[in-house]
Amino acid sequence: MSTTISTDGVGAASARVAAYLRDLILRDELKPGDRIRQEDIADRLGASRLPVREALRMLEAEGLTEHRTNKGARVPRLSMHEVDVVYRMRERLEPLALTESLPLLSGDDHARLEGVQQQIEANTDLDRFLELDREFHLGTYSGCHIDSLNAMVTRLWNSTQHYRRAFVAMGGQARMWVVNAEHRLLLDAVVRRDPADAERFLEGHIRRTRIELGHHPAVFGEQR
Amino acid sequence: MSTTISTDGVGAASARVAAYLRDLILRDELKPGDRIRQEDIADRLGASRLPVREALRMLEAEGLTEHRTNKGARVPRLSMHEVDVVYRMRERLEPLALTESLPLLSGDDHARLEGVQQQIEANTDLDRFLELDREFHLGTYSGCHIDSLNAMVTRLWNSTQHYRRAFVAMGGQARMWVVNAEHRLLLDAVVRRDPADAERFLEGHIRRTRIELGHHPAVFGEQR
DNA sequence: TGACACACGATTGGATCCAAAATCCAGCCT
DNA sequence: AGGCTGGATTTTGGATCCAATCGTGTGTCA
Repeated sequence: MSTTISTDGVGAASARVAAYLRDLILRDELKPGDRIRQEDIADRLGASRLPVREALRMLEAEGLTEHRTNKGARVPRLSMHEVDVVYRMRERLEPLALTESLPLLSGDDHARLEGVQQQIEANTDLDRFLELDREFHLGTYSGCHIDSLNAMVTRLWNSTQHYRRAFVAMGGQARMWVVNAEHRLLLDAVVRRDPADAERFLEGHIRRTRIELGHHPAVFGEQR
Repeated sequence: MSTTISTDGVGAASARVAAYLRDLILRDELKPGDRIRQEDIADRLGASRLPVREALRMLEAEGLTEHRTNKGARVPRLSMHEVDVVYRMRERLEPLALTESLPLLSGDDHARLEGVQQQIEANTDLDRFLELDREFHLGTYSGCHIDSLNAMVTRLWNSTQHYRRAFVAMGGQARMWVVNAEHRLLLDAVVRRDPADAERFLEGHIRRTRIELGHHPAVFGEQR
């Protein structure tokens, strides 16, 4: 994922620009509060401002940027309460995606998830963890083919990525064993195709993270 | 709502175009499968194609249109299963919005909701019912100030509006007394500020609608 | 010295123009 | 007669150009 942006982009310059900006925001190279200048991005990708504008419109609807007329686009800053509610949304929506996905996951999918979880357990790098964790969870939803549900789940992840990173960086690493235990229980339920258990473990996993996040108000205090 | 589009639109032509198209889709003047030609819309609003394109990007991210490169925009056609899942999403998300809203609703808000419900009980027109029902439910969420949650709830409503209309038109009217009973119970819980009851009644209300929708497969069969 | 006003630069919003892709239709060949 | 190929028209995608708005810095006046 997010490998080469390169020059191909056959058929969709605006989609390429959107992917580029999305990637910047997820990798935290664009942080909450940062302004996004159209011409800047256009130059950087060798395109005109037009596809940039369309991309910004798309990202705005995804909640990754906010737009004020004649004042430009910024990465929105979320309050602790907003992030808290987004996590509550995840607690309710993701179990649905999981239940929807569960019966359609193949043995290959299970093996792939097992591999990702092993990498998580062996990993020590922060950014790598964020990537793998995302791959693991979204992987468990890969059997769900309802576009609107997939899109919403992805958006909930994207819009809180910055705060998740800040949280893990502030020592969330110490409790990694909890994450792994939860992932293991979840994965087992997935392989057994037990939707009740899977939903319960998943909801608990997100809920615990939400609560721990609430104990780190510093994550939300960093204005620059 | 959707009163005058007129010529004002100070500061946002693309937003005006988006609102115009959104309104067309919600009023069922653009139906699933219909193609949207940029120049057509541009002419109709006396604007150039550029704001239309931006508007289409926004609507695409909202799930109201779908876009294929070089092939244009269409109103997406949803399968019964997709609509079913969207309703399941509503069952989970809207109670959250309600709980978030409940403590912040004023006595005036309660009175306004009471008034809307009375209008629903007195009403006989199909389109008017759809408007009022939407106003009632979204009104109960008006105390929720989490943008991302509000946006998602609105999108879930918007993307299924066409099928709701078709369902009501096919005789859903007959069971209007059930709707009113559920609304009354819900409204009472809202006024009492009882989140547990409110969530339960709301979830039940959406769930029952989902199940009845499932008994009317004809709603989804109408290709043109 | 401080505050207001004006003007200039920077940046976004909108329109027109050009290129590329897709669709449609007619003609041709089998 | 039917299907396939080719070009013409329609429609979308992208770039450049112009207008409007915002922010900023400076200069002037009380």
